[in-house]
Amino acid sequence: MHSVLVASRSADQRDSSRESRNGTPQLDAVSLAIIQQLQEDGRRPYAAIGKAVGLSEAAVRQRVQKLLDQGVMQIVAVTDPLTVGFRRQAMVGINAEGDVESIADALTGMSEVEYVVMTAGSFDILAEIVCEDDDHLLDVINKRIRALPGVRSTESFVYLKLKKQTYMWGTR
Amino acid sequence: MHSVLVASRSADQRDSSRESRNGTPQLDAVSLAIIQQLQEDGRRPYAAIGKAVGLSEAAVRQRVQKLLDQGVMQIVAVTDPLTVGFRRQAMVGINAEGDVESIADALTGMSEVEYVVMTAGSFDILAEIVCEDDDHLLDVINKRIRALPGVRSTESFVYLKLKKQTYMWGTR
DNA sequence: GGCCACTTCTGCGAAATCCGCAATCCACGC
DNA sequence: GCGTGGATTGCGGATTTCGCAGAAGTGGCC
Repeated sequence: MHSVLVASRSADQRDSSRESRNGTPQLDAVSLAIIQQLQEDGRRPYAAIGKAVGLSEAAVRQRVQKLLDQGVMQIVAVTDPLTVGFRRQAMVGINAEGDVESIADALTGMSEVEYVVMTAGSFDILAEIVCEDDDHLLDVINKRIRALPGVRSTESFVYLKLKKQTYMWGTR
Repeated sequence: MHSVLVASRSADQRDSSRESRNGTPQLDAVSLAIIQQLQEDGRRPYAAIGKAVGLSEAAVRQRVQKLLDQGVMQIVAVTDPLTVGFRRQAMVGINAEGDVESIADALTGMSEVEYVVMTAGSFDILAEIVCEDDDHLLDVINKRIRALPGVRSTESFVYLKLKKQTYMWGTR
């Protein structure tokens, strides 16, 4: 774990965040390095991160807080739901007509829905569902998702086994 | 944030983990409560967690360490890859013949593959791919995934917009 | 250039947290 | 009853977090 960034910090590296046209903050190399550190260990002390990225402890703390406030990242515990008591999971592909985004928003509001993404291809939306049991899953898919206005059809893929789950973007 | 668990801790709650038949550790109510706390904030101090679940700081620390060692959970920073410089993501549905699990294992080994799950339904495997650009994505899907022995066909769903991403199982 | 407003970074002391360890408690089997 | 093993507690000392004031860099403006 050596210091990755020792270059003379100047100009473009100094603005840690700046709004770009689509509203998502622009991240500089140092912030990316900080995120990378926290992707390896979400509890790594600020001083250790600072040593790795070439910043003081206080500066790292300030940047991390900002990244959290901006919603760029979140530091959380992640698990395999199957080991935590949720026995049924499924990915649901949805075909929609009309205002697809409002359907996606409706899905976002459901607590059983973990993940919603709008896609190109033979589905318009993919949504991941986490449920306690089969009845619960059936209920969510048939009664609640299919009932949404604009949903034309759905196709479900029940999870049999989770093989990989990583959060190491940039750590390649 | 009140103390959720003040019941007289005894018998079944005391064994924080025990192997069940499928190899996944069995979690008791206290460990679930700890995980839940860390799903809200991965950096929450052990003492605060202890107060919430009714355990001493040292006990929480020991349990968390064990959960991490066992691989039941990981505490990490998660981001929306699009804001971190990965412009193309896709979910790939795979139809396979023969040893499906070995295909899943091969996918697991690819750094661009974030998520692999074996499913029931019209796909045998779903895999999430995170790439820098279109060329990279095309390369992974056509050259590497389709080249795996046993892969009969694939269908890709390119991500247009990530709408939701949560890690709040049990926090309902 | 000079000045001001704004943001980011640094240094540092106080408070809180983390860490390791020995002692204690409890369920269980003999 | 007694020993064994796992889980929990209590408690110092080392480390980390926190808040803040001052310094440094940036960009706009005259």
